[in-house]
Amino acid sequence: MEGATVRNIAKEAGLSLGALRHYFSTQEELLIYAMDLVKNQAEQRIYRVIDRKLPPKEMALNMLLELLPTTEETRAEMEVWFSFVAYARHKRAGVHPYEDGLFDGITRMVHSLNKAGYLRDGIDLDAEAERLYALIDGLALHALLAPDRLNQTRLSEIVGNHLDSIWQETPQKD
Amino acid sequence: MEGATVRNIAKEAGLSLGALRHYFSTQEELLIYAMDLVKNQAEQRIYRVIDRKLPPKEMALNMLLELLPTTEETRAEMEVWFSFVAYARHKRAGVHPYEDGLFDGITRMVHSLNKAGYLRDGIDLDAEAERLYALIDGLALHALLAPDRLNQTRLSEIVGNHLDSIWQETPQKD
DNA sequence: GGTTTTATAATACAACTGTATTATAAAATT
DNA sequence: AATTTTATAATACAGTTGTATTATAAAACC
Repeated sequence: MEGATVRNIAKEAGLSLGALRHYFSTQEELLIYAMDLVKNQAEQRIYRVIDRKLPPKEMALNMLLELLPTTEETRAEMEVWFSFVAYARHKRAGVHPYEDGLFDGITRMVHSLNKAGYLRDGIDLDAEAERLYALIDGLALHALLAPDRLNQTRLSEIVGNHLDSIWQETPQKD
Repeated sequence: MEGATVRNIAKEAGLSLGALRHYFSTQEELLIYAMDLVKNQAEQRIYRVIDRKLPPKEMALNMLLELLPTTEETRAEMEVWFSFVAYARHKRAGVHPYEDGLFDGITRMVHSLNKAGYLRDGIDLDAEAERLYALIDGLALHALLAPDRLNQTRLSEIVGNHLDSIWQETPQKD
C-alpha cells in the first residue's frame, strides 16, 4: 500500500500527474476503483463457474477455488484485496473491502446445498458456513504468503477434503 | 501501519523524537521490536495453557483459542500482527512476520495428537494441519473484522466443531 | 570531584506525499 | 469555422516523513 502513491501509479500507467488526475481527482477514487475492479472480476469468475453446470460438489469446489490465489492474475488481485483490508482498518472512510458479501454468499451456498440434501444431517449450518468462510480466507492468505507450499493442486486437495467432511455421500432419496 | 510514524509513537510514549531515537535508532528497529513482543506474548500464553495440563481435547482447543483475538489485549496484538503481515509483503527486509512458526507448531500438534491415538484413522495428517492452520488464521482475521459476530463463545464453538470432526471419540485402547 | 556514559530535547534537512494551479494541445460539438 | 470540452503536462505548495545534528541535563563510574 505504501507504494500506491499517485506518482507511482501515474508512472506505471505512463501518464503524467495531471493526466491521471484528469480521470481520478483524488487518490481515494483510485483506490475505490481498483477495489471494485478486483471485486467484480472475482464475481464474474464465480458466475462463469455456475454457468458450467457441474455436479454439485464439483461446482462448490470450483466456486470456492475461484476465491483462492491459484494463478498469477488471481494472486495479484488478492494481494490487492488483502492490502485493502489491512489498509482500511484504520483509514479512509470510503474504502470498505471487508463488506465483500463473501460471508453472505458462502452462507447462502451452504444453506442451499443443505436444502438440496447434499450435506450431512445434524450439522449446524451457520457454524459450517463460518468455518468454511474462515478456511477459504485463511487458505487465501497462506497461499499468498507461501505459494510454493499451497499451489493449485494442494489447495484443491484441502478444500476437497473439507467438502468431503461435510458431504452426505449416500443421497437421501434415489 | 500508516499511523506508526516515529513521531506518533514518540508522542504516545510521552517522549521526544530524540529520546525515542536513543532507544531505537531507526524505525525498522521499532517495528521488529514490536513484532517480537507480540510473538513472545502469544508464545507465553500457549505455554501457560500447556502447563494447565488439561485433557487432550480441551488443551488443543485452548491452545488454538490463544491464537484468536478474544480479549481486548489479544485483539490489539493481532491487529499489529496483521498489519505487519500486510506491510512486510513488499517492504523492509528485516520484517518477517509470517515466519512465525505457527504452521510448524500446528503441524507438530496434529502429528502428536495422532500418535497418541486421538485423531480419526485414515486422515491425511499434513493436509489436516494445513486445514486447521488456515481455519485458525481465517477465524483470526474475521474476528478482527467482525468482533461482534465472532466473539469468544462463537469462536470456541467453531474451533470445537472442527476438533470434533477430526477427533477419534472411541479410544483405540481402553 | 571530575569524567564518562546515558537520557532527553529542540531543531534541521532532504525526500516524498496528495492536491492545486496553470498552460497547451487535441478532439468534439455547434 | 468557432467554440467548447476533453486530455495531457509541468510546476507549485504545504504538509509529513525518517533520520541527523547539536545541545543539555542527569546518572553512573572511577
